[in-house]
Amino acid sequence: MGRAPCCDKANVKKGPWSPEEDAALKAYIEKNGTGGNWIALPQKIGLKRCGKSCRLRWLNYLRPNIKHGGFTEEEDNIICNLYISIGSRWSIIAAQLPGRTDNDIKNYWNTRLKKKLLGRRKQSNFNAKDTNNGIEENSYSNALSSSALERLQLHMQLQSLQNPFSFYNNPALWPKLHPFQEKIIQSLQSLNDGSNPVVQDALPSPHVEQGQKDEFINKPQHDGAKIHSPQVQLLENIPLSNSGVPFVASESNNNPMHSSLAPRAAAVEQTNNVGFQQLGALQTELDDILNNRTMGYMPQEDHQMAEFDCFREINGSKDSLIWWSNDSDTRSASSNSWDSSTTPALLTQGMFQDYELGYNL
DNA sequence: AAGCAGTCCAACCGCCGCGAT
DNA sequence: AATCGCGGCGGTTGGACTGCT
Repeated sequence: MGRAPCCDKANVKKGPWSPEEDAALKAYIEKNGTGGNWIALPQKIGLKRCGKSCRLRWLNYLRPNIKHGGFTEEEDNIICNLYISIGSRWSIIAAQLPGRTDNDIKNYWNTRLKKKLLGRRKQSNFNAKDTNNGIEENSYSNALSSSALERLQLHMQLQSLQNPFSFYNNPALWPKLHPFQEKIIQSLQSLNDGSNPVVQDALPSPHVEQGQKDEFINKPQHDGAKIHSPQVQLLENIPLSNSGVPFVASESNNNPMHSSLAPRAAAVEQTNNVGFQQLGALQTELDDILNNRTMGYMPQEDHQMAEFDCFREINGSKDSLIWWSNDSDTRSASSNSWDSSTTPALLTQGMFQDYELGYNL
């Protein structure tokens, strides 16, 4: 069943706002507030606009203390680091940058920051070597560790956990384990019916109390938005470094995931054998890129598109290159690495957090 | 000066989650 | 429990602007 449109589209004006419309909307909201009903707002004001359009105009342009353009290096860092950590959650990223709107940040990322990051990367030996068929896993690992951007790219794929069809949520895509390991996991799962407190304790549990959760979820963001996703809690629980990058837990002994998924995780880690312990180095290199300390980068602008093509080529070669794995039983080629749903190479401590996150959802 | 391509960004679109009924 | 309406969000679009040939 289709949803009724939020407004009469035939009688609604579209396109750029006139100064008169802006003034009317701004004056009304400053005087009366939104009244908790954006849909009814334009009628009250006498604007031939969709309520959603009014809301957007207010939030992105008319609202007081909005900053446009002129992003600082610090803001660049925060945006990039948060993007690496949580993906395209623009509203959350915007919440960390007072005066910035999600739309602004999204545009800024898409038009400038992404290019700033990707564009400076030399078409490195990673590409030169790995576009050949039959990648040898160790050489892949070496190339990977030499390139913060590829790691950045992979780390972004970690965010695909949010996708219910992702690798992590789809056991069919998981690498084969030793039968004994499978048995252990099955035993744990069968015991996890809530009746066994021991196992229950060992399995992941929400890491905030309900009260705290509600408090956070209802906490208004800078633009009045509410955060719905519990994943935000994870972000909130990740301390930021000076440059804004969330720290990834280096010790996971207290992580309940380890008691329940350790066998599989260990096996998976072994299967893939791709070192990813260098998130710190990633951060350093990211800082270098953002601050134009571009050791090893090609400064020439004419390399930029070639570097984009590098990724396009990698990601577009659906059949010729399974670039993240040599396990033919478990591969699931990604057609878009920014959005890939499969990244077994990333089996790090951080991933355990994401496992946990997945359970918490 | 004209045409073209690339860039930027405001605004739109459609989906989703949540609360109300 | 099911349905509906709204707010919120992220992806995409289209037009204005800019730079190059």
